[in-house]
Amino acid sequence: MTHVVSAPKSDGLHYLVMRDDIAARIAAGDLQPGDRLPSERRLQDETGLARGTVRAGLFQLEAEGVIYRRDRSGWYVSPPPVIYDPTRWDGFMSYVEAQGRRPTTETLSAEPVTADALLAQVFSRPPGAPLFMIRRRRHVDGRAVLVESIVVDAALAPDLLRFSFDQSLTSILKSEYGLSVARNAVRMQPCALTGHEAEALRLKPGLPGLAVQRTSYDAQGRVVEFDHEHWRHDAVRISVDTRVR
Amino acid sequence: MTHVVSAPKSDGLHYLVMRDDIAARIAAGDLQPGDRLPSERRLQDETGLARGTVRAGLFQLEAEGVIYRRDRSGWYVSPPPVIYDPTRWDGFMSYVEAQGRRPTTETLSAEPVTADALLAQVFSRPPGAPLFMIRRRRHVDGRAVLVESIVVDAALAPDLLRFSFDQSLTSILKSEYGLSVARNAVRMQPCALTGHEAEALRLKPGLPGLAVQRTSYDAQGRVVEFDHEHWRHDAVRISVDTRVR
DNA sequence: CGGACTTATTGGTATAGACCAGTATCGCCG
DNA sequence: CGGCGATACTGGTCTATACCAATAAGTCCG
Repeated sequence: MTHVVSAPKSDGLHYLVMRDDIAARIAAGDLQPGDRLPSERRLQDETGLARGTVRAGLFQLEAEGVIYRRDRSGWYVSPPPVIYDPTRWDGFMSYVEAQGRRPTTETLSAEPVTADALLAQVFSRPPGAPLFMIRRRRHVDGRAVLVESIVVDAALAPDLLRFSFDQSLTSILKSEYGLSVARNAVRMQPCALTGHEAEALRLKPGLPGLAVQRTSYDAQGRVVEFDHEHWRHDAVRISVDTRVR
Repeated sequence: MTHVVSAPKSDGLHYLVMRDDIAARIAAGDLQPGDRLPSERRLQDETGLARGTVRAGLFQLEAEGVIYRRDRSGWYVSPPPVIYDPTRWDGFMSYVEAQGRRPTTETLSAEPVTADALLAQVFSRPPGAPLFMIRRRRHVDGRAVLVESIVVDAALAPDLLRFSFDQSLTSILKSEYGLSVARNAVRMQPCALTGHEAEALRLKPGLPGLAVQRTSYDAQGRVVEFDHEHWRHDAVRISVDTRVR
């Protein structure tokens, strides 16, 4: 985000001083992306603060996306975010690679479902119409960054489940079924990651995230994919470039 | 976001049970948007939990955008978010009104500045070129939801500062200078609101937000506006609808 | 050397108490 | 009735401590 310097800002509040201290160490390069921070108890000793105060400072940095935690393992310096243009969908794998990062995909489930009221409306089908739902987890450099669930119309892509979804779904739809995307409707909302999503990303529930809902249409206006993505907030930066209509 | 039900999810963790309890009261309509929650100490008595645990639950709901706080006044149920399409820029005032909400704008400052390296690049001008910077705070139904700082090329809009910016800047640029927007480049990133922004929104530093950077071009490709917006995360939902290129 | 078990370490949750600094309210006074 | 000041209340910060659960490291054994 062409980022501007954040002012030093030590109000005298202990947890903010602590925050600034760690942030400075990271900015100075003493701590590199992926490095582990000293343990909370060590920071406690170093600073003379109570552990709760130390944690308050760490939570600040976490909210800012500067550090993240691995449950009961430690706090780590965040790697830079991936840049993502949801309107310019050429596939997770290719754009992550284009940024010099290592993408991987895991299929969590792939199964036939029937349209509920919402899905029926999205796909312009009667309730109960056959659909496929695919849930995947995607990683960058080995860190889980998003979970998604994609719904595809079974009528447009019969027998879809015989494929492996660890590769690009978009290219399967294109090469095997002649479906290509002409228009996307995207909705995004900062959210908290809870329940399934937090679990799948191995995050503490309640951590901030970004919810992205994408509906992809082909040239005939048919819905090709209906996709819900939940990103960890520190892993992604959205970039959209469009003409005004 | 066509929202799905969130599972009840009481793990037995006290602060999550507490979270679910309040969430249920809100979902049931016992607590309406804008209502004040019982005080932390009252919740403490009601639930028998320690105050820290009560607060942990409240922080969860805050991260989810369900409630928000007014410093030392109390916790309140969040009003629904505003839907915002940054590529479809017809002005804050009009689209907020179109959603049946009451928008207001406050000008925090409006002054001439000179281009630093970044701005020089954005505007394709030499460093030191004259620009105008306008900082505004915008409200929905009386609640401050975003601060923005807009930079405009002084060469394209001479004497801009004689206008009042409590109304639409877009329409000033159009009617007074014949500048209209043909293309937007938008970048968005979940962020933490700190320093100036948190202060301007009267928020505790570190609360989640959404940073939006918009560069608007006219038909000749000249930069009309360069805009940084910082939204409180619970106040906005992004919606983008575009053709694939 | 490889695998299984034990142990130390780490973050996660929870309690109880204290004091501070703004906010809101109420009652007094002019 | 209107303005002002005292006061109760509210969230904000901070300390200290305790125990739990998952991870990571170290050790022992086959």
